[in-house]
Amino acid sequence: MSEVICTVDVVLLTLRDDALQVLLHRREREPFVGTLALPGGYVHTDSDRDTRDAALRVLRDKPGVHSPYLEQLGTFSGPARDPRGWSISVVYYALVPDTLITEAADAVLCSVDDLRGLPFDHAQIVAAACERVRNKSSYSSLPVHLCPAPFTLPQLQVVYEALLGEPLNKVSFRRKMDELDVLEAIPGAFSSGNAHRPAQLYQVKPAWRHALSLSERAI
Amino acid sequence: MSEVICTVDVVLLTLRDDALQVLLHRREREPFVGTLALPGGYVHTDSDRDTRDAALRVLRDKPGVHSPYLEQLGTFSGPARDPRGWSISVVYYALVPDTLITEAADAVLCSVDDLRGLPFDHAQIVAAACERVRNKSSYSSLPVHLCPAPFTLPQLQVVYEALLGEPLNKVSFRRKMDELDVLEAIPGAFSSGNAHRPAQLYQVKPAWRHALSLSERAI
DNA sequence: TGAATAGTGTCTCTTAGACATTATTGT
DNA sequence: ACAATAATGTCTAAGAGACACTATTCA
Repeated sequence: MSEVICTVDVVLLTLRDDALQVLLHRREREPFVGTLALPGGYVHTDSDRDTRDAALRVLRDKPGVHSPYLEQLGTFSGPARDPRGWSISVVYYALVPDTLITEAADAVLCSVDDLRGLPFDHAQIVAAACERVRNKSSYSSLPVHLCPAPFTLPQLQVVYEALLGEPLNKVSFRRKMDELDVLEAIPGAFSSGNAHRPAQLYQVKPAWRHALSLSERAI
Repeated sequence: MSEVICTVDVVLLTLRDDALQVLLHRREREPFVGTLALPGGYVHTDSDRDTRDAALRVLRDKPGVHSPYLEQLGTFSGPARDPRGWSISVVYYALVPDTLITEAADAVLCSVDDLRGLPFDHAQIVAAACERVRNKSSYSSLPVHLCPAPFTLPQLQVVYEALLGEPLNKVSFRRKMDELDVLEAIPGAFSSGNAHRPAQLYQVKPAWRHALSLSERAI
């Protein structure tokens, strides 16, 4: 029984131009040097407290995304997915507002519907992440992490609609947000500058800032 | 950066005496020789096609549970969870009808609410598995995998109620099962032997036998 | 004042739960 | 016939969506 290659990869998702986009990083090492791929790397047993910590480390050098919403997606494994040998990748996905992302030569955003030539099984991983996010969006407050704070309810609704790919009922949407109870109105703060009624500005309640559900804390 | 210990563990759950129970295996090796723990072991890079395959191999020698419902729960990691060193455990959970489980000296069922002295972080892992199962039970057909086929709808409802810990409305339950569309009545087959009206027997539709959702296939 | 969008009240339709009724067995 | 449980019909209450109306801003 030979050694297992242990890596962590991060699917950093954001919403830009009403489309879900993923951050790709130009690889600096073999294999696939110079190719765009998911940011990731080996687990560092000397410094990482766990794989989640490793995922945060992978994101650390990305400007602005110090403490994003981060959740474990799953683990991908097998003998063929990495040319170096039998490998395991523990994959996390992160959600950040697109205002925090600054693209660079070695870090670009790509629409998740237009990914070609991704190495390893990264295309499959991105697809799984999108499915998870879209699925969760239909019944949770997950999409709030894609909205730069502070935001208005109409702005947030646009985000939900972009993710779910369908228009939502305004009254139902607001009722749902109200009962999810994760947002708080910022007293006296309103959007302005438009030729119409200003909208109340909201932010995620502190307790939910980088919230993880209880079940996810365990992992 | 030293090596990562790569293992797979399986939380095999069943329902006995109206309580969720987990299969524990008496360890034959260090560390924790002789202690009851989750069945598991090293990933075999020479024979396992992936970690899911490894989980099936771990279950293979358990009588009767050749092809259970099996889903990835998540990956647990860190320097302290295993005394041998920095380790990763990819955990799967399996659901089987209790009629398939034969206990032995080295394989016993324990109620998930009465687990003491589990080694590693196995108590935490079992708790996460239970939470996942109970959570999914409220909106999916997951619990059908705990019912020995063929079964009646009243029997299945008892299973749901045991998992969810609350009585369910009969009419709503049957409506829900009907729209989930995973069961098929076995023509002419009815429960019998009781001094009351026999109940229609059902089985899981072939397409859903060991069903995984699309998102889970990918992992 | 009018255009544009925010926010809310209310009606209807769908769905979930409560209850009642009928059906079928063994004793 | 009676007890026991299966299965279904129907009424009611709760929730979601559709629509309309009011509110507030800037041009």
